[in-house]
Amino acid sequence: MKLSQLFAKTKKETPKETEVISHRYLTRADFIEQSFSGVYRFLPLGFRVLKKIEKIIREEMLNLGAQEMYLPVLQNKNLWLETDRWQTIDPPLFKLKDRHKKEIALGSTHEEEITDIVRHRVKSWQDLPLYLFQIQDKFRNEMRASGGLLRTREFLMKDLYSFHNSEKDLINFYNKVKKSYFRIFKRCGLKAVCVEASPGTIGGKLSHEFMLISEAGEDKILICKRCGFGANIEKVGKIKKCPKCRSNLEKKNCIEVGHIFNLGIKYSKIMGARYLDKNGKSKPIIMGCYGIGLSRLMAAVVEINHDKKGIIWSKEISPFDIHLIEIGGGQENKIKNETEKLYKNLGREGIEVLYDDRDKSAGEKFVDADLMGIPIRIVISEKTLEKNCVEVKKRDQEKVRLVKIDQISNYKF
RNA sequence: CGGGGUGUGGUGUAAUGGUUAACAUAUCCGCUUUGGGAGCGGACGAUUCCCGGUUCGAGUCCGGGCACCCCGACCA
Repeated sequence: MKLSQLFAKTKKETPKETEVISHRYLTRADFIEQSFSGVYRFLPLGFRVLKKIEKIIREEMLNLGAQEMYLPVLQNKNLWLETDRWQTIDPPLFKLKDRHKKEIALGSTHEEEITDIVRHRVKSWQDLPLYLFQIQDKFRNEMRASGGLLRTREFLMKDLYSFHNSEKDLINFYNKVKKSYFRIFKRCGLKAVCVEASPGTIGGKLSHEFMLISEAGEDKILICKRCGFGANIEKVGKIKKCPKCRSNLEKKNCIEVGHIFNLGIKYSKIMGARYLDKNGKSKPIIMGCYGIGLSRLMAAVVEINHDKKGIIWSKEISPFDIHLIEIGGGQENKIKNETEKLYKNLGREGIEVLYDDRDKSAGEKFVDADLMGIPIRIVISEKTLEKNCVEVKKRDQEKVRLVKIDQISNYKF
Protein backbone atom coordinates (compact mmCIF):
# COMPACT_ATOMS: atom_id res chain seq x y z
CA MET A 1 0.00 0.00 0.00
CA LYS A 2 1.24 3.43 -0.88
CA LEU A 3 0.75 5.94 1.87
CA SER A 4 -0.35 8.53 -0.68
CA GLN A 5 -3.30 6.24 -1.47
CA LEU A 6 -4.11 5.14 2.06
CA PHE A 7 -7.31 6.56 3.52
CA ALA A 8 -5.61 8.00 6.57
CA LYS A 9 -4.27 11.35 7.66
CA THR A 10 -2.29 11.77 10.80
CA LYS A 11 -2.96 14.63 13.16
CA LYS A 12 -0.29 16.79 14.64
CA GLU A 13 -2.35 17.96 17.58
CA THR A 14 -4.06 15.79 20.12
CA PRO A 15 -7.83 16.10 19.80
CA LYS A 16 -9.02 17.53 23.08
CA GLU A 17 -11.76 15.03 23.86
CA THR A 18 -9.27 12.20 23.98
CA GLU A 19 -7.98 11.48 27.43
CA VAL A 20 -6.37 8.05 27.54
CA ILE A 21 -3.22 7.35 25.62
CA SER A 22 -4.61 4.61 23.38
CA HIS A 23 -7.49 6.82 22.33
CA ARG A 24 -5.07 9.65 21.57
CA TYR A 25 -2.63 7.68 19.51
CA LEU A 26 -5.25 5.66 17.65
CA THR A 27 -7.01 8.90 16.77
CA ARG A 28 -3.89 10.87 15.87
CA ALA A 29 -2.55 8.05 13.74
CA ASP A 30 -6.03 7.78 12.17
CA PHE A 31 -6.81 4.18 13.02
CA ILE A 32 -10.20 5.03 14.46
CA GLU A 33 -12.65 7.90 14.63
CA GLN A 34 -15.43 8.47 17.09
CA SER A 35 -18.95 8.59 15.72
CA PHE A 36 -20.66 9.47 18.98
CA SER A 37 -20.29 8.57 22.60
CA GLY A 38 -19.18 4.97 22.93
CA VAL A 39 -19.38 4.24 19.20
CA TYR A 40 -16.36 4.16 16.96
CA ARG A 41 -15.53 3.87 13.29
CA PHE A 42 -12.63 1.68 12.29
CA LEU A 43 -10.72 3.32 9.47
CA PRO A 44 -8.54 1.21 7.15
CA LEU A 45 -5.53 1.13 9.48
CA GLY A 46 -7.59 0.26 12.52
CA PHE A 47 -9.57 -2.32 10.62
CA ARG A 48 -6.37 -4.04 9.56
CA VAL A 49 -5.28 -4.41 13.16
CA LEU A 50 -8.69 -5.66 14.18
CA LYS A 51 -8.58 -8.28 11.44
CA LYS A 52 -5.14 -9.45 12.55
CA ILE A 53 -6.33 -9.86 16.11
CA GLU A 54 -9.37 -11.68 14.81
CA LYS A 55 -7.15 -14.01 12.80
CA ILE A 56 -5.10 -14.95 15.86
CA ILE A 57 -8.19 -15.60 17.93
CA ARG A 58 -9.85 -17.62 15.20
CA GLU A 59 -6.77 -19.80 14.79
CA GLU A 60 -6.61 -20.46 18.50
CA MET A 61 -10.31 -21.26 18.71
CA LEU A 62 -10.09 -23.69 15.82
CA ASN A 63 -7.11 -25.27 17.55
CA LEU A 64 -9.33 -25.99 20.53
CA GLY A 65 -11.66 -27.87 18.22
CA ALA A 66 -14.29 -25.16 18.29
CA GLN A 67 -16.51 -24.49 15.28
CA GLU A 68 -17.27 -20.99 14.09
CA MET A 69 -20.85 -19.78 13.65
CA TYR A 70 -22.63 -16.51 13.22
CA LEU A 71 -25.64 -15.80 15.38
CA PRO A 72 -28.13 -12.97 14.93
CA VAL A 73 -27.65 -9.57 16.49
CA LEU A 74 -31.42 -9.13 16.75
CA GLN A 75 -32.66 -11.33 19.54
CA ASN A 76 -36.06 -12.63 20.54
CA LYS A 77 -37.45 -11.15 23.73
CA ASN A 78 -39.03 -14.47 24.71
CA LEU A 79 -35.66 -16.15 25.08
CA TRP A 80 -34.58 -13.45 27.50
CA LEU A 81 -37.80 -13.81 29.43
CA GLU A 82 -37.10 -17.52 29.85
CA THR A 83 -33.91 -16.81 31.76
CA ASP A 84 -35.36 -13.73 33.43
CA ARG A 85 -32.54 -11.59 32.07
CA TRP A 86 -34.77 -9.29 29.95
CA GLN A 87 -34.90 -6.85 32.86
CA THR A 88 -32.04 -7.94 35.05
CA ILE A 89 -28.97 -8.18 32.87
CA ASP A 90 -26.40 -5.50 33.62
CA PRO A 91 -25.42 -3.48 31.65
CA PRO A 92 -28.96 -3.46 30.27
CA LEU A 93 -29.95 -4.53 26.80
CA PHE A 94 -30.49 -2.12 23.97
CA LYS A 95 -34.14 -2.67 23.13
CA LEU A 96 -36.08 -1.69 20.07
CA LYS A 97 -39.50 -2.31 18.53
CA ASP A 98 -40.41 -3.67 15.14
CA ARG A 99 -43.26 -2.19 13.09
CA HIS A 100 -45.77 -4.38 14.89
CA LYS A 101 -44.52 -2.93 18.17
CA LYS A 102 -42.90 -6.19 19.11
CA GLU A 103 -39.86 -5.77 21.34
CA ILE A 104 -36.47 -7.02 20.23
CA ALA A 105 -33.03 -6.89 21.86
CA LEU A 106 -29.67 -6.14 20.34
CA GLY A 107 -27.38 -8.94 21.44
CA SER A 108 -25.07 -8.13 24.33
CA THR A 109 -24.13 -11.77 24.86
CA HIS A 110 -25.48 -15.03 23.46
CA GLU A 111 -26.15 -17.58 26.18
CA GLU A 112 -29.86 -17.57 25.42
CA GLU A 113 -29.38 -17.89 21.68
CA ILE A 114 -26.82 -20.64 21.87
CA THR A 115 -28.71 -22.62 24.49
CA ASP A 116 -31.81 -22.42 22.34
CA ILE A 117 -29.90 -23.89 19.41
CA VAL A 118 -28.34 -26.62 21.45
CA ARG A 119 -31.50 -27.73 23.24
CA HIS A 120 -33.14 -28.54 19.91
CA ARG A 121 -30.14 -30.37 18.54
CA VAL A 122 -28.15 -32.05 21.27
CA LYS A 123 -29.99 -35.15 22.44
CA SER A 124 -27.37 -37.68 23.39
CA TRP A 125 -24.13 -37.99 25.36
CA GLN A 126 -22.64 -38.86 21.99
CA ASP A 127 -23.23 -35.28 20.79
CA LEU A 128 -20.97 -33.99 23.57
CA PRO A 129 -18.65 -32.27 24.09
CA LEU A 130 -19.41 -29.45 21.72
CA TYR A 131 -17.61 -26.15 21.27
CA LEU A 132 -19.10 -23.27 19.29
CA PHE A 133 -17.86 -19.73 18.84
CA GLN A 134 -18.48 -16.55 16.94
CA ILE A 135 -16.87 -13.16 16.41
CA GLN A 136 -19.44 -10.44 16.30
CA ASP A 137 -20.45 -6.95 17.36
CA LYS A 138 -22.04 -6.72 20.77
CA PHE A 139 -24.25 -3.95 22.10
CA ARG A 140 -24.36 -2.92 25.72
CA ASN A 141 -26.31 -0.09 27.22
CA GLU A 142 -23.57 1.12 29.52
CA MET A 143 -24.09 3.95 31.98
CA ARG A 144 -21.10 5.65 30.48
CA ALA A 145 -18.67 4.94 27.72
CA SER A 146 -15.07 5.79 28.53
CA GLY A 147 -11.45 5.63 27.53
CA GLY A 148 -11.94 5.51 23.77
CA LEU A 149 -12.07 1.87 22.73
CA LEU A 150 -11.60 0.65 26.28
CA ARG A 151 -15.28 0.80 27.06
CA THR A 152 -17.74 1.28 24.24
CA ARG A 153 -21.40 0.54 23.74
CA GLU A 154 -20.81 -1.36 20.53
CA PHE A 155 -17.75 -3.56 20.33
CA LEU A 156 -16.35 -6.61 18.62
CA MET A 157 -16.25 -9.72 20.77
CA LYS A 158 -15.35 -13.33 20.41
CA ASP A 159 -17.70 -15.54 22.38
CA LEU A 160 -17.12 -19.24 22.76
CA TYR A 161 -19.60 -21.64 24.38
CA SER A 162 -18.85 -25.18 25.48
CA PHE A 163 -21.20 -28.08 26.31
CA HIS A 164 -20.25 -31.11 28.36
CA ASN A 165 -21.63 -34.20 29.99
CA SER A 166 -19.55 -33.93 33.13
CA GLU A 167 -18.07 -31.30 35.40
CA LYS A 168 -14.70 -32.94 34.98
CA ASP A 169 -14.85 -32.61 31.22
CA LEU A 170 -15.84 -28.97 31.51
CA ILE A 171 -12.96 -28.19 33.86
CA ASN A 172 -10.57 -29.93 31.56
CA PHE A 173 -11.73 -27.80 28.64
CA TYR A 174 -11.86 -24.65 30.79
CA ASN A 175 -8.18 -25.11 31.52
CA LYS A 176 -7.43 -25.62 27.86
CA VAL A 177 -9.17 -22.36 27.08
CA LYS A 178 -7.06 -20.65 29.73
CA LYS A 179 -3.91 -21.79 27.99
CA SER A 180 -5.29 -20.77 24.66
CA TYR A 181 -6.09 -17.30 26.00
CA PHE A 182 -2.55 -16.88 27.30
CA ARG A 183 -1.30 -17.75 23.82
CA ILE A 184 -3.64 -15.25 22.20
CA PHE A 185 -2.48 -12.40 24.40
CA LYS A 186 1.12 -13.40 23.96
CA ARG A 187 0.75 -13.35 20.20
CA CYS A 188 -0.66 -9.84 20.55
CA GLY A 189 2.54 -8.87 22.35
CA LEU A 190 1.03 -8.86 25.84
CA LYS A 191 1.49 -10.58 29.13
CA ALA A 192 -1.84 -11.36 30.72
CA VAL A 193 -2.60 -12.29 34.31
CA CYS A 194 -5.45 -14.67 35.06
CA VAL A 195 -7.37 -13.93 38.24
CA GLU A 196 -10.41 -15.20 40.09
CA ALA A 197 -13.41 -13.05 39.37
CA SER A 198 -17.07 -12.67 40.16
CA PRO A 199 -19.38 -13.87 37.41
CA GLY A 200 -21.82 -10.92 37.50
CA THR A 201 -25.05 -11.28 35.55
CA ILE A 202 -23.61 -13.91 33.23
CA GLY A 203 -23.72 -16.15 36.25
CA GLY A 204 -22.33 -19.54 37.05
CA LYS A 205 -20.28 -20.66 39.97
CA LEU A 206 -16.79 -19.72 38.97
CA SER A 207 -15.11 -17.34 36.60
CA HIS A 208 -11.66 -16.05 35.71
CA GLU A 209 -10.66 -12.79 34.16
CA PHE A 210 -7.66 -12.09 31.99
CA MET A 211 -6.06 -8.87 33.05
CA LEU A 212 -3.40 -6.63 31.58
CA ILE A 213 -1.65 -4.54 34.15
CA SER A 214 -2.01 -0.90 33.14
CA GLU A 215 -2.69 2.39 34.84
CA ALA A 216 -5.48 3.05 32.33
CA GLY A 217 -7.39 0.03 33.59
CA GLU A 218 -10.58 0.40 35.57
CA ASP A 219 -10.22 -2.85 37.46
CA LYS A 220 -8.19 -3.50 40.55
CA ILE A 221 -6.66 -6.85 41.27
CA LEU A 222 -4.66 -8.30 44.12
CA ILE A 223 -1.79 -10.52 43.13
CA CYS A 224 0.65 -12.62 45.07
CA LYS A 225 4.20 -12.47 43.81
CA ARG A 226 5.20 -15.64 45.59
CA CYS A 227 2.57 -18.18 44.56
CA GLY A 228 0.91 -16.43 41.64
CA PHE A 229 -2.52 -16.23 43.23
CA GLY A 230 -4.59 -13.38 41.88
CA ALA A 231 -8.13 -12.13 42.31
CA ASN A 232 -10.30 -9.23 41.37
CA ILE A 233 -10.80 -6.98 44.35
CA GLU A 234 -14.52 -7.07 43.60
CA LYS A 235 -14.51 -10.74 44.39
CA VAL A 236 -12.28 -11.00 47.44
CA GLY A 237 -12.72 -7.57 49.05
CA LYS A 238 -9.94 -5.86 50.94
CA ILE A 239 -7.82 -8.79 52.03
CA LYS A 240 -4.15 -8.18 52.67
CA LYS A 241 -2.65 -11.66 52.85
CA CYS A 242 -2.63 -14.29 50.16
CA PRO A 243 -5.21 -16.96 51.06
CA LYS A 244 -2.93 -19.62 49.61
CA CYS A 245 0.52 -18.77 50.97
CA ARG A 246 -0.03 -15.92 53.42
CA SER A 247 2.36 -13.51 51.67
CA ASN A 248 1.51 -9.87 51.18
CA LEU A 249 -0.64 -9.08 48.18
CA GLU A 250 0.04 -6.35 45.66
CA LYS A 251 -2.70 -4.15 44.28
CA LYS A 252 -2.63 -3.32 40.56
CA ASN A 253 -4.79 -1.47 38.10
CA CYS A 254 -5.62 -3.46 35.04
CA ILE A 255 -7.66 -3.79 31.89
CA GLU A 256 -9.94 -6.78 31.61
CA VAL A 257 -9.57 -8.26 28.14
CA GLY A 258 -11.07 -11.68 28.65
CA HIS A 259 -13.48 -13.43 30.96
CA ILE A 260 -14.26 -17.12 31.15
CA PHE A 261 -17.18 -18.65 33.03
CA ASN A 262 -18.02 -22.04 34.41
CA LEU A 263 -21.77 -21.75 33.91
CA GLY A 264 -22.60 -25.16 35.26
CA ILE A 265 -26.25 -25.88 34.49
CA LYS A 266 -27.54 -22.34 34.99
CA TYR A 267 -28.87 -21.93 31.45
CA SER A 268 -29.43 -25.53 30.50
CA LYS A 269 -31.60 -26.09 33.54
CA ILE A 270 -33.84 -23.08 33.02
CA MET A 271 -34.07 -23.51 29.27
CA GLY A 272 -34.31 -27.28 29.26
CA ALA A 273 -31.13 -28.16 27.38
CA ARG A 274 -30.79 -31.83 28.30
CA TYR A 275 -29.18 -34.97 26.97
CA LEU A 276 -29.51 -38.71 27.63
CA ASP A 277 -26.49 -40.27 29.29
CA LYS A 278 -25.17 -43.78 28.67
CA ASN A 279 -27.82 -45.19 30.95
CA GLY A 280 -30.60 -43.41 29.15
CA LYS A 281 -31.04 -40.95 31.97
CA SER A 282 -31.93 -37.32 31.11
CA LYS A 283 -29.50 -34.71 32.46
CA PRO A 284 -28.92 -30.97 32.00
CA ILE A 285 -25.95 -30.09 29.82
CA ILE A 286 -22.99 -28.55 31.63
CA MET A 287 -21.88 -25.33 30.04
CA GLY A 288 -19.05 -22.84 29.91
CA CYS A 289 -18.64 -19.54 28.12
CA TYR A 290 -15.54 -17.59 27.21
CA GLY A 291 -15.25 -14.02 25.92
CA ILE A 292 -12.59 -11.72 24.56
CA GLY A 293 -13.23 -8.11 23.57
CA LEU A 294 -11.24 -7.58 20.39
CA SER A 295 -11.61 -3.83 20.08
CA ARG A 296 -10.77 -3.36 23.73
CA LEU A 297 -7.79 -5.63 23.23
CA MET A 298 -6.59 -3.42 20.40
CA ALA A 299 -6.71 -0.38 22.68
CA ALA A 300 -5.04 -2.31 25.49
CA VAL A 301 -2.12 -3.17 23.22
CA VAL A 302 -1.56 0.51 22.56
CA GLU A 303 -2.00 1.32 26.22
CA ILE A 304 0.83 -1.04 27.06
CA ASN A 305 3.07 -0.85 24.00
CA HIS A 306 3.83 2.77 23.18
CA ASP A 307 6.40 5.46 23.78
CA LYS A 308 6.50 9.24 23.56
CA LYS A 309 6.42 9.14 19.80
CA GLY A 310 3.54 6.79 19.24
CA ILE A 311 2.35 3.24 19.02
CA ILE A 312 4.58 0.17 18.94
CA TRP A 313 2.70 -2.74 17.37
CA SER A 314 3.96 -6.24 17.78
CA LYS A 315 4.66 -8.17 14.63
CA GLU A 316 1.51 -10.26 14.41
CA ILE A 317 -1.03 -7.49 14.79
CA SER A 318 0.68 -4.59 13.08
CA PRO A 319 -1.38 -3.15 10.21
CA PHE A 320 1.64 -3.65 7.94
CA ASP A 321 4.88 -5.60 8.25
CA ILE A 322 7.22 -2.90 7.01
CA HIS A 323 7.11 0.87 6.80
CA LEU A 324 9.17 1.84 3.77
CA ILE A 325 10.39 5.42 3.48
CA GLU A 326 12.12 7.14 0.62
CA ILE A 327 14.02 10.32 1.28
CA GLY A 328 14.72 12.64 -1.62
CA GLY A 329 12.54 10.76 -4.02
CA GLY A 330 10.30 13.68 -4.85
CA GLN A 331 10.76 13.50 -8.59
CA GLU A 332 11.42 10.64 -10.92
CA ASN A 333 14.94 9.74 -9.92
CA LYS A 334 17.13 6.90 -8.80
CA ILE A 335 15.88 6.94 -5.24
CA LYS A 336 12.27 6.71 -6.30
CA ASN A 337 13.00 3.97 -8.81
CA GLU A 338 14.95 1.89 -6.30
CA THR A 339 12.25 2.28 -3.68
CA GLU A 340 9.52 1.31 -6.13
CA LYS A 341 11.52 -1.74 -7.07
CA LEU A 342 12.03 -2.78 -3.47
CA TYR A 343 8.36 -2.16 -2.70
CA LYS A 344 7.32 -4.47 -5.51
CA ASN A 345 9.84 -7.15 -4.62
CA LEU A 346 8.82 -7.27 -0.98
CA GLY A 347 5.19 -7.37 -1.99
CA ARG A 348 5.86 -10.31 -4.26
CA GLU A 349 7.23 -12.19 -1.27
CA GLY A 350 3.97 -11.66 0.58
CA ILE A 351 5.31 -8.99 2.89
CA GLU A 352 2.82 -6.22 3.62
CA VAL A 353 4.59 -2.95 2.99
CA LEU A 354 3.34 0.53 3.69
CA TYR A 355 5.35 2.69 1.31
CA ASP A 356 5.58 6.38 2.14
CA ASP A 357 5.78 7.74 -1.39
CA ARG A 358 4.54 11.18 -0.43
CA ASP A 359 6.39 14.32 -1.36
CA LYS A 360 6.98 15.27 2.25
CA SER A 361 10.00 16.15 4.28
CA ALA A 362 12.05 13.39 5.84
CA GLY A 363 11.13 14.59 9.29
CA GLU A 364 7.44 14.35 8.67
CA LYS A 365 7.76 10.83 7.33
CA PHE A 366 9.70 9.70 10.38
CA VAL A 367 7.23 11.28 12.74
CA ASP A 368 4.31 9.58 11.00
CA ALA A 369 6.12 6.25 10.97
CA ASP A 370 6.79 6.46 14.70
CA LEU A 371 3.19 7.43 15.39
CA MET A 372 1.71 4.59 13.34
CA GLY A 373 4.00 2.10 14.99
CA ILE A 374 4.78 -0.48 12.32
CA PRO A 375 7.55 -2.59 13.87
CA ILE A 376 10.11 -2.43 11.02
CA ARG A 377 11.15 0.69 9.21
CA ILE A 378 13.23 0.71 6.05
CA VAL A 379 14.70 3.94 4.73
CA ILE A 380 16.20 4.53 1.30
CA SER A 381 18.07 7.75 0.58
CA GLU A 382 21.00 9.04 -1.37
CA LYS A 383 23.17 8.26 1.62
CA THR A 384 22.18 4.60 1.75
CA LEU A 385 22.20 4.15 -2.02
CA GLU A 386 25.84 5.21 -2.22
CA LYS A 387 26.56 1.93 -0.49
CA ASN A 388 23.83 0.02 -2.31
CA CYS A 389 22.13 -0.29 1.03
CA VAL A 390 18.93 0.46 2.83
CA GLU A 391 18.64 1.34 6.47
CA VAL A 392 16.66 -0.96 8.75
CA LYS A 393 15.36 0.11 12.12
CA LYS A 394 13.02 -1.52 14.59
CA ARG A 395 10.34 0.67 16.10
CA ASP A 396 11.24 -0.34 19.62
CA GLN A 397 14.99 0.10 19.24
CA GLU A 398 17.24 3.06 18.57
CA LYS A 399 19.93 1.34 16.57
CA VAL A 400 19.84 1.28 12.81
CA ARG A 401 21.69 -1.02 10.48
CA LEU A 402 22.57 -0.90 6.86
CA VAL A 403 21.62 -3.85 4.72
CA LYS A 404 22.53 -4.45 1.08
CA ILE A 405 19.49 -4.00 -1.11
CA ASP A 406 19.92 -7.32 -2.83
CA GLN A 407 20.21 -9.02 0.57
CA ILE A 408 17.01 -7.63 1.98
CA SER A 409 14.83 -10.59 1.13
CA ASN A 410 17.18 -12.88 3.06
CA TYR A 411 17.34 -10.49 5.98
CA LYS A 412 15.78 -11.68 9.20
CA PHE A 413 13.72 -8.88 10.62
C1' C B 1 -28.57 8.51 36.92
C1' G B 2 -25.60 12.00 40.60
C1' G B 3 -21.17 15.29 40.58
C1' G B 4 -17.45 18.20 37.70
C1' G B 5 -15.81 20.31 33.01
C1' U B 6 -15.89 21.89 27.78
C1' G B 7 -18.47 23.55 23.19
C1' U B 8 -15.35 29.08 17.83
C1' G B 9 -13.04 26.58 9.94
C1' G B 10 -10.96 19.33 9.48
C1' U B 11 -7.51 19.74 14.04
C1' G B 12 -5.36 22.94 18.07
C1' U B 13 -6.07 27.83 19.87
C1' A B 14 -7.24 33.60 20.03
C1' A B 15 -10.72 37.50 20.22
C1' U B 16 -12.77 44.66 27.18
C1' G B 17 -20.33 43.67 24.82
C1' G B 18 -18.29 47.39 19.37
C1' U B 19 -15.78 47.21 11.83
C1' U B 20 -15.71 42.10 7.46
C1' A B 21 -14.45 36.54 13.89
C1' A B 22 -7.92 36.26 14.23
C1' C B 23 -3.61 32.82 14.32
C1' A B 24 -1.30 28.12 13.67
C1' U B 25 -1.76 23.61 11.44
C1' A B 26 -4.16 20.56 7.78
C1' U B 27 -5.96 20.85 2.58
C1' C B 28 -5.36 22.82 -2.80
C1' C B 29 -2.06 25.55 -6.67
C1' G B 30 2.99 27.43 -8.01
C1' C B 31 8.18 27.68 -7.03
C1' U B 32 11.96 25.89 -3.94
C1' U B 33 13.24 21.77 -0.90
C1' U B 34 14.33 16.32 1.27
C1' G B 35 18.02 12.36 7.50
C1' G B 36 13.51 14.09 12.52
C1' G B 37 6.61 17.69 11.73
C1' A B 38 11.39 22.68 5.88
C1' G B 39 10.81 27.89 3.11
C1' C B 40 8.27 31.71 0.08
C1' G B 41 3.85 33.30 -2.56
C1' G B 42 -1.31 32.49 -3.48
C1' A B 43 -6.11 29.98 -2.52
C1' C B 44 -10.16 27.17 -0.29
C1' G B 45 -12.42 26.65 4.33
C1' A B 46 -16.96 29.16 10.27
C1' U B 47 -24.81 30.48 10.15
C1' U B 48 -18.86 30.93 16.81
C1' C B 49 -23.58 23.61 19.13
C1' C B 50 -29.16 24.85 19.00
C1' C B 51 -33.51 27.88 20.57
C1' G B 52 -35.03 32.10 23.05
C1' G B 53 -33.98 36.68 25.87
C1' U B 54 -31.31 41.43 27.38
C1' U B 55 -28.96 45.36 24.30
C1' C B 56 -28.37 50.51 19.42
C1' G B 57 -25.01 46.20 19.06
C1' A B 58 -23.86 39.24 21.53
C1' G B 59 -18.61 34.42 20.06
C1' U B 60 -18.71 37.27 24.71
C1' C B 61 -24.21 38.59 29.32
C1' C B 62 -28.98 35.77 30.95
C1' G B 63 -32.55 31.42 30.49
C1' G B 64 -33.55 26.71 28.40
C1' G B 65 -32.00 22.63 25.52
C1' C B 66 -28.33 19.40 23.12
C1' A B 67 -23.55 17.17 22.48
C1' C B 68 -18.87 15.51 24.12
C1' C B 69 -15.11 14.46 28.03
C1' C B 70 -13.84 13.21 33.24
C1' C B 71 -15.20 10.98 38.42
C1' G B 72 -18.93 7.16 40.67
C1' A B 73 -21.85 2.14 39.98
C1' C B 74 -21.19 -1.69 35.74
C1' C B 75 -18.26 -4.38 31.98
C1' A B 76 -15.14 -7.69 27.13
